[in-house]
Amino acid sequence: MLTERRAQLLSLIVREYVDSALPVGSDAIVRKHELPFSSATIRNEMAHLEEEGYISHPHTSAGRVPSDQGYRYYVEALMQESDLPREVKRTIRHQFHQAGREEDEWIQLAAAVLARAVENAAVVTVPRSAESRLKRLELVGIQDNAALLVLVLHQARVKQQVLLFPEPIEQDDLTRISNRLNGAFAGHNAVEIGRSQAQMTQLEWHVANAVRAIMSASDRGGFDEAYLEGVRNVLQKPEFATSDKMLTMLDVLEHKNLTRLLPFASLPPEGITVRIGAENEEDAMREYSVVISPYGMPGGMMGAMAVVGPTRMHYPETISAVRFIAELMSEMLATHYDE
Amino acid sequence: MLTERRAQLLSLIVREYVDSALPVGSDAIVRKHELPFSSATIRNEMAHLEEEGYISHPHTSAGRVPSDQGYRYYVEALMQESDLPREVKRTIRHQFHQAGREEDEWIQLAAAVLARAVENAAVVTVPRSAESRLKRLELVGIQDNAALLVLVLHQARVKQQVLLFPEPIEQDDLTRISNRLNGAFAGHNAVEIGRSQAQMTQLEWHVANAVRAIMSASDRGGFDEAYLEGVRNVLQKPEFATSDKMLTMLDVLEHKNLTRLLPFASLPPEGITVRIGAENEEDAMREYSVVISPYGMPGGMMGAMAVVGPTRMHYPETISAVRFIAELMSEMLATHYDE
DNA sequence: CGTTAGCACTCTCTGGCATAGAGTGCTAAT
DNA sequence: ATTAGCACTCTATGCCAGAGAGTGCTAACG
Repeated sequence: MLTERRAQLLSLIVREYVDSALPVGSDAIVRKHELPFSSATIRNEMAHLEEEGYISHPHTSAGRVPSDQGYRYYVEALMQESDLPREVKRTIRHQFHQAGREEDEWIQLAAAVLARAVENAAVVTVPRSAESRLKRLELVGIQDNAALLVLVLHQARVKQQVLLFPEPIEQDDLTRISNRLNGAFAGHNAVEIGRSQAQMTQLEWHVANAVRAIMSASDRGGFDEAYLEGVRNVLQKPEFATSDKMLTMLDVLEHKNLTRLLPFASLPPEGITVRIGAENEEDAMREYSVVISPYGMPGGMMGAMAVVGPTRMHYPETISAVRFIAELMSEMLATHYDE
Repeated sequence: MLTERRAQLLSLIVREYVDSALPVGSDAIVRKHELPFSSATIRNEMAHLEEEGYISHPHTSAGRVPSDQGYRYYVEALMQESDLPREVKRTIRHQFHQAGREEDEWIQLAAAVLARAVENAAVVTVPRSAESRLKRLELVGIQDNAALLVLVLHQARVKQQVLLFPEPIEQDDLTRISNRLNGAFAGHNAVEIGRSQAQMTQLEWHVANAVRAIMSASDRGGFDEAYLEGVRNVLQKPEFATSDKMLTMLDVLEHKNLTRLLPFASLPPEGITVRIGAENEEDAMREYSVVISPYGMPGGMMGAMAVVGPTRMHYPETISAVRFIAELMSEMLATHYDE
């Protein structure tokens, strides 16, 4: 536990450093906040804070910089979560109402809005339901021996795939097959479809198999698809003045890595999770902080959104922005895909 | 017209500079290629080339750098398009055959493969047919007063949208509507659908209108969706050693700008187009070169792919890579979506 | 006449060096 | 417990000199 004064000091250091990106010195902080102590006293306190691991020294004669532990303490005990200004909330809501009907569009919008609000990179995954159930399937011939298989799953997910047949096939036959399979499979999940494949013609079996494959791939997928926005915000920050650092960051934010690097899988089912610097399990993320929240309806469609940036991050503002937009997306999902 | 010797010299300068990114000096080039002239002679020739605008000086005592005009001459008259090595072609083909069935997957793969092959950024747009025609539509109820509208268009495009109704509606009604509309609209394009909306119930009209809107949006869209890969390749190049240059590049490659900045719209219907530096109409692209090719079947599904990088680019290799992958994609489209 | 050797000149890059500025840690006094 | 004072440390900046690469010009050569 920190004494009251040290806690206050730590809070000042964090806020100052987050704003300026410059190591903060004892003298500067005393002057700036007109503290009722001399810089020497502050130096003593800083020495203590450093000993206990909350701040550190880039080099002997530089000011102090918060450590991961310092940020952690700040986030947990010192900061107060600032609600987003009414104005901002209104603007954001407005943008969502203007957005089109397509789900992908919202998601990308959410990422863009979030990135802009927190001036960092934002990732929003496409929401998934825990388990997909078939609502309806459709077979449309597109070539002699090929048809387009369209699956409508619960919660308005649509999947499509081109299906090849060993021999030419008529649209009538396709319709017959889809009718039969609709009857047999409607409302079923992948496992059930896998089980009930007895008593079928070879063609039906072929289609059923494809259906099952698509559905279980979709279930297995987890958070594979995601939208990323605001890379530029991150790369503009002073910590990336050297271009090799930039490249490292770019690697981290490469689309492919993202969903792997972020701890989406091990997320608690609700609430905001903050991972600061080395708290991240992935090596590549050890210098960054992540603020994550799931969104959607527990048991229904669930996605996750995250803000990624340097550990030097405006935690209170970031947390409230993530919270607000996650709630907003949950609402939108609920009103559109309720069932 | 350049004399033979000056042309040869220009070719050497271009190739040397493309490889090294360093201004090339008279002495260096004589030694490296054991030219049967002295460096002084080469200096004279260089002075001429510069006077005529093919090369330029960063500053008085530096070597020469090709100008846009120099690259242009090189591309048109000097270089020989090197076919891709058999090995490479085989590897690429192989990757495509291993890819999944989903069109988006190929496209992203094409971008990734191209980016890797030319060590620059690559953009591949999602192919569109000039005009979409409705093949089949489907209405699936998902809520009391909402249904999912799924359109299957010619050439295996699937579009979906959630449709709200002013009042609760039964699946039976939905089916009836879709049957009637399928009968009326199958094979028609957006304009035709817009014309034949007489004699309909209000609900049918509501759905028909949505269908028309989706289809004409899709027709208007042009090359809106695109996959971008290999940004990192570009940013790694020595011309981006300073981080502000990097940021500029990032801006250029932002998803949203891309399809606007690249001259996809004004592309000839086939063949490779090369835009070098200031030949690009967009200001932001004046320091970059673009190698573009359409792909697909004229009259049918068409897309475009482009390589974007600094003007200092391996033009022959880039051009053949673009050509090869465009052909490959055309083949793949043809075999899968022929009709 | 084309080619070339020679040379003065220009510009960049690098390393060394001194200085200013910010900050620390320690000590002794209040 | 707090503070003034001070020596010390480290970085950043500007300046300068020298090395290196390259140019442009001139005069000479076959």
